Amino acid sequence: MKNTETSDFKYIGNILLNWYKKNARDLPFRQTKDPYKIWICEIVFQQTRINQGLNHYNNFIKRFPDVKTLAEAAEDEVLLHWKGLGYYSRAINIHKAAKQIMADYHGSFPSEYGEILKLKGVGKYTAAAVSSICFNGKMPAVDGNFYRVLSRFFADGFDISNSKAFSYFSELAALILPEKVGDFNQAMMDLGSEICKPKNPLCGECPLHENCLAFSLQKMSSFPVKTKKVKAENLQLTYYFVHRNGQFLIQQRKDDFIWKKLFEFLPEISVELEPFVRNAKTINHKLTHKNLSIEIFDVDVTSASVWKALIGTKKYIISDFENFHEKSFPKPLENYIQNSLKD
DNA sequence: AAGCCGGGGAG
DNA sequence: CTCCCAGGCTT
Repeated sequence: MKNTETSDFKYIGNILLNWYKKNARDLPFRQTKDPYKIWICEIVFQQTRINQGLNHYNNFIKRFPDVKTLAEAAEDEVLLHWKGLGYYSRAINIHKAAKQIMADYHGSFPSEYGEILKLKGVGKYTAAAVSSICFNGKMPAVDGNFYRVLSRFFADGFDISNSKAFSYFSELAALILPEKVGDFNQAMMDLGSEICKPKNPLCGECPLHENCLAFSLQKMSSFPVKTKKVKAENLQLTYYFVHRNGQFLIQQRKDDFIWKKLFEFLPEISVELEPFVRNAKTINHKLTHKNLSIEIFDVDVTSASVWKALIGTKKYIISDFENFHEKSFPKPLENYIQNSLKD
């Protein structure tokens, strides 16, 4: 930030606000300032594209229209409404935060940035977004869009994979921050999503292109700089799909590692069940940090007495083909159940 | 400060 | 195939 300190860039923020008035996306959470809804939408769309999360957001708000309803719901049902979205700690934390708001704020959503920041699953970005959009807060909601737009505008090569990137780009954002911070934050999101896209940005339609340094240098694809590459490691999982007469056995995962608190098939079976093992199927599934190879053994328990004894232990949860969608399974397991239905 | 957590769509 | 998305938590 060498050559930017002496210049006044406030007009940039106002250009963005004017652009936003005419080009704001028509999204369901744009028609409200209810901090509950804005909070939910901010969590849903963390690391998630609008088109991917829109149905989840709408279904979530329909089932849990306010903090109290969410706080009083069972965790499994919150997870169910998060099914397929990924990053499941968000669902667990969103439920804990709702309880927090009931206990610590009498069910009234906190209005101060510092208080919002105390909620589980709420970091500096989300606290800034909610406080600015709903309570006239003045903090920039620095996210991936800010990184991209600002690094291009200033042709700034600061590495966004550096852990100091957030504070660095917060200072850059402060240079152009107008009075109406809430609209400004949303304007940056829309510009980054619709115009200043990661690849093939639409600079001809950008309200900032006359002053954008990356554009003047025709180096848009050089920004932002990101040095750290994510590498996925291989991981083998084994499951036994133990079933009889349209019912099958599942258990719930812990809240560590992948797929926190989602349901899964049995990772192992006792020797009495081994005679019923039929065939195995291997599913390859890619996560951001893992390449999964999931081997699933089909175990058709053809003996009524063995099945009855199995159920009697009460160690497992019984699910069935009729309503398996009432529990939250990892995507590859849900697909496996779906395919089993066709057989 | 670095590593980890999903799933999907774009190119 | 690679990249990255309205990030945050844990260690």
